[in-house]
Amino acid sequence: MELDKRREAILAAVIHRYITTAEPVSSSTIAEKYNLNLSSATIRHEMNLLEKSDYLWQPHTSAGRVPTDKGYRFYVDNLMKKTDLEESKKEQIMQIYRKSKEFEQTMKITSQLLSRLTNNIGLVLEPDFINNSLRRVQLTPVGNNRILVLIITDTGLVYQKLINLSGEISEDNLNYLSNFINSKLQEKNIDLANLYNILKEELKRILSLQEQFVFIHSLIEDCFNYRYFKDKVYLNGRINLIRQPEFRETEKLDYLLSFIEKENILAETIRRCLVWENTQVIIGQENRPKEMQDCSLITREYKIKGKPAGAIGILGPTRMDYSRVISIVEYISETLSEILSEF
Amino acid sequence: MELDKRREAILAAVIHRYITTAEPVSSSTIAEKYNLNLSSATIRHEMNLLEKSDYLWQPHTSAGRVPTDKGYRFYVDNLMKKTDLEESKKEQIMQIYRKSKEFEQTMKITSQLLSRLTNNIGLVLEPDFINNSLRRVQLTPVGNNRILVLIITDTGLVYQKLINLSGEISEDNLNYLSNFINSKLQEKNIDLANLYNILKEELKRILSLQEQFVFIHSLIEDCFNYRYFKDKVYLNGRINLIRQPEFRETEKLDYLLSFIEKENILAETIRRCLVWENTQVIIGQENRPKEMQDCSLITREYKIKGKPAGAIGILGPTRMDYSRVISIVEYISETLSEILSEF
DNA sequence: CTTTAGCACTCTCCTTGCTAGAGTGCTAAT
DNA sequence: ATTAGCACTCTAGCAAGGAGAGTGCTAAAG
Repeated sequence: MELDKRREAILAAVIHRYITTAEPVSSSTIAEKYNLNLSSATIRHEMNLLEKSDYLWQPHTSAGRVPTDKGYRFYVDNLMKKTDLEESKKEQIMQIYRKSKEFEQTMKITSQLLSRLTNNIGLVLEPDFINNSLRRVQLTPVGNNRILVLIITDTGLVYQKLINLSGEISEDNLNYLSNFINSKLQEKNIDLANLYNILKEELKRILSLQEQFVFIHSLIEDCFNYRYFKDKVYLNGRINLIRQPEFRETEKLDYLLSFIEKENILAETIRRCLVWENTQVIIGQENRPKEMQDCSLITREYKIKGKPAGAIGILGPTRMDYSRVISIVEYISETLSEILSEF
Repeated sequence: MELDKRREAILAAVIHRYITTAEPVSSSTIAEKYNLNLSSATIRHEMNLLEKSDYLWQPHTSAGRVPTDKGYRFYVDNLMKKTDLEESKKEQIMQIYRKSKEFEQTMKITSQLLSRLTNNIGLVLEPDFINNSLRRVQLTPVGNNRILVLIITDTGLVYQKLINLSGEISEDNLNYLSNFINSKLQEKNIDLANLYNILKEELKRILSLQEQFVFIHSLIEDCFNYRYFKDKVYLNGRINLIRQPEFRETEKLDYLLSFIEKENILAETIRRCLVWENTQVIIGQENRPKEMQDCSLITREYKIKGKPAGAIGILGPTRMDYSRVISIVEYISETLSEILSEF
């Protein structure tokens, strides 16, 4: 697993070259374009050894070398120098964010930024509702026994859910409930699970038995039971991948894209690899879902007022400019955290 | 422009065959597979004439024939027999719809259904807000001088908008405003433009001059001015197109997909071709945007409680099963209208 | 006059064989 | 330890040729 400096330099050069040209890299290119002061023969020799230890491979005998997953892994862990995003790019990003005052649009913009800046697929996971404390709940009748429930969290996020009751409820009762909930919420910060219990108790107290049957089921179970809250993933830039030579064959792309359309599975996949305040890089075969094993996934959490909220990421072929992509993901996660905290 | 019965039958056969195989159709295939009781030579003769009048064309001299846009147009207008969707499919669609109780999800499901059933791109335009009468407005404080405005229409749709005020407003004032608006709304059905004026007057009456400055700008202009409401298009199944042989070259696909990502232009394009209670078929070059001129667009309005609301459509290569696609679009538009009316 | 069999013709697609070039691994000399 | 030199391997590209698909035209048959 240990490589001497020279071999490392050659590996880095091969990866750098392959990332930019997408074509197998020959020993002579390295000798010419990278100032290693070595002849192509020496480089050839070293490349041969790198191949023997699985950092590189050859598509065929008379072709140049291509990095393996292991090669990329070593590069990311040991060789890559972290770059900072140029100030002008940072400014551009800020400008685009400034246009949006709305939560949903901010999410959308984020996924767009991620995909455009990296030419890969941009991913944004909505803030995880469960972790939040609640600030306010509002029940509004919408007609035909339907109620619009607004849940406003401490972090300023607004969730809405429209529910159908199987029976009637008076507007007075609804107001009473709203007020009851809000006064409870003001006493101390309460999360969804708490609210679920408190509300259930209160409904039992104030409602008749039949009424209980109607409301405890449709209002409480459908709405305040956290299991209801589904994963939402903002996806952008699927099309970018058809420009990548690794997806020249459309079946491959089809295979990947069909997979990532499954929102909940994708969200779970992303969540699984998150590490607090760390950018995660999952390369090729390291990905659990076999559909993603030709790709690398870069993820990072974002925060709202210091608390973990959701995650962003990018997905693209293993041949990607890791250094740049990581710096983009990190800057965007930081910026998004700031912006959502101000909301 | 007139064709005799036999020539029509041959044109129909060629189109039918081409739709299913995606390959140029030869005279002998027609002679063999379609019971026209004609030799391939005769069919060849007729095809030649069809080509001379631009209903068909040949990719090269020794290839079969392919329908032109004009050919498809004639087919759709004169030859195609309308089919009804099979009952089992209808039942499937209903079942999928039944799962969704929410507006946004219903929109999403609709675009999914359209794309899956036709293997093309499914399009759904959100109901047009402007045409609706209002039933109820609710102003909820969300903290940090932010107000969540809910607008509920007669047709039961809920629109929300979060606005930032540049100054403070008391919860009492907010409640007063909500009540004021709602009492006005109960008097008679009022649309957005009316509300805008009434509200402006009332704010002028109850607020001090500085307060007016703050609210009339941020509350009224940002929220009740209908220009705010942007087009939202639910798009689904972009990936389907890569399976179509006409998009084998990825640049073509890229070209089209980049275009349709422009939500407002796409919405405008769709709206432009709507005709009340009619399914519109726009074939190839008939499309205004040049990016869509290899495609056909099928659109139809849906209604909420009998009133025109939004539109659905599908977009795919000109080689599509028009009869089937139209029946799908029509059934889904009908079903969607019913479902949204019940909401 | 309409239909059709027959045939020459055209064009694509596939195969084959060949060459040039890229890039390698190995060996022997430095 | 490094490198020049060379034989070797594999691909990409091109040309030539043949098979096959499908046509348009002509002339004969209905």
